[in-house]
Amino acid sequence: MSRSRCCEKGGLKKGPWTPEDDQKLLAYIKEHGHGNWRALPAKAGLQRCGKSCRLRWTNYLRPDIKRGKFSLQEEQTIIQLHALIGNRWSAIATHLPKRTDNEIKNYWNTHLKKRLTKMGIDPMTHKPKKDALGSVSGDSKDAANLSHMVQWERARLEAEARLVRESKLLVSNPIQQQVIISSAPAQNINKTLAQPALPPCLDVLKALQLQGLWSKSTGASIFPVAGDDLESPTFTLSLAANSSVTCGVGIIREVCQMPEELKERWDNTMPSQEMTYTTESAWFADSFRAMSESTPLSNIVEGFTDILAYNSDDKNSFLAGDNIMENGDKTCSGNFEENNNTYWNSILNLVNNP
DNA sequence: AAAAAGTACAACCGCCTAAGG
DNA sequence: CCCTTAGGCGGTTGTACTTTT
Repeated sequence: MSRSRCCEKGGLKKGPWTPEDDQKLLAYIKEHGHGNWRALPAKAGLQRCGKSCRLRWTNYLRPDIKRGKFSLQEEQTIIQLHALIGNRWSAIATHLPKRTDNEIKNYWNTHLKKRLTKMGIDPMTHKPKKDALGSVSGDSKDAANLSHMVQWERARLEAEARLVRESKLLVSNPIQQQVIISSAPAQNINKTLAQPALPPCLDVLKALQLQGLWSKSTGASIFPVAGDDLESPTFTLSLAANSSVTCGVGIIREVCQMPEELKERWDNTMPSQEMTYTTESAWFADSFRAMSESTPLSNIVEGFTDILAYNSDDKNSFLAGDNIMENGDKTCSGNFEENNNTYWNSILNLVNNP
């Protein structure tokens, strides 16, 4: 069964929006909120389908959208998150306030992807093209560790994006709600809207850091229950009263589809103290075990490319650096390991300075 | 100055998922 | 359960604009 296209019914308008159309849509939403998108065009006097209206609003007319050139920081964030989670534009967009997934996607396709390609890096794998089929070190264990990390982080980011979506749905006035999401400090967000508070970003990396894989940071720990077999799988999460840690671990609540009663307990327990959490999720146990193994930073970062030493056309881009070379291949094969560290450090910066 | 090629981005398309009947 | 619908997502296209030849 194929569904008829929404715009094929009743000779609705397609193509670019006119300023008059925009005005009608804006005025209607300002007054009534969008409500049911399908019903909106008729009520607002627009010859458009609901879907077209929704896209126009979310990608262009919303008052909390930032337009114009992407900043250095934004470029950095996009590339780093893309290296971790791929083309999950909506998930990436949750880390770039006031940017839409569509805008980020376009920017990636028209700017960043080309830049990486030009320097000989596969924009999908973030590895040098000549090495895209295998890991740099050839060490399958390290690759597996990395894979686990990426898997975990991907799930976390997706869950986070879902949280944002869900919280948006709960607010009746779309304009008001989007202001809340984009600008209010986490603690000011209505409890029913965002529980737990939205994590800053890359918190699984932060958890690893706390575990001692990356640094000697202290103050919280994340570890299996003594005597417990991770296969069971039961873990204890011991949390310091540290909001960033709380946020990072909080996502587990989402990722593992915690049962209602546990969610309640979780919400009552957070953001401090200790709790035991049981999950049936096998991959979670695998990931957890993999990350619990002591893995040196140099191994973890294997497989990531240096994108900092790239000879960019754009002098303002973070891809522009001092190690300028004419040929992308040369750049990548030069001191790859050292550059990997630089690359990963930039991710750490992102973790530590969200 | 005009045509061709390249670029940027808004908008569309089709698929997927969740929710509700 | 199954079906329908709304809304979200990522991929792709169309077109206006800019740069190059």
